[in-house]
Amino acid sequence: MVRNKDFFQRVYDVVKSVPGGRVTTYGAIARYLGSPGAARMVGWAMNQSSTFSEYVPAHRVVNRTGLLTGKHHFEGSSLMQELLENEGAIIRENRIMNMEDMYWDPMEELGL
DNA sequence: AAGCTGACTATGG
DNA sequence: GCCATAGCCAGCT
Repeated sequence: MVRNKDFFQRVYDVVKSVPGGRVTTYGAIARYLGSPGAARMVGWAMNQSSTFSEYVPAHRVVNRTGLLTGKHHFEGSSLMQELLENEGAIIRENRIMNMEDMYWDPMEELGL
């Protein structure tokens, strides 16, 4: 596995590869990067994403249950939910109900 | 340098 | 499906 880039940078690269109308999980990204236990780091990377100049669709990254754990970190109070709903997600109580439909696995889509 | 923290996940009840 | 516990990795204080 190539580790030329920083962990964060690799995370952003994957997140930016997520097509609209699809979502992925922190764990999936971490596993794709070769560190299955670094799911929390992916979240941390998202937190630091604002410090990077490039745009990162962080709203397409949720936890494995489809819960919008990061919505509180967005500017607005419902921005993340609105963005996801706009992409076809059915959200109730900060949780994506049709998450299995939306789910996008970098392992399968980008290849191993 | 040592310990705490967190946008997580897996497992067991 | 929900709650509690433990493991997890890297950055921050």
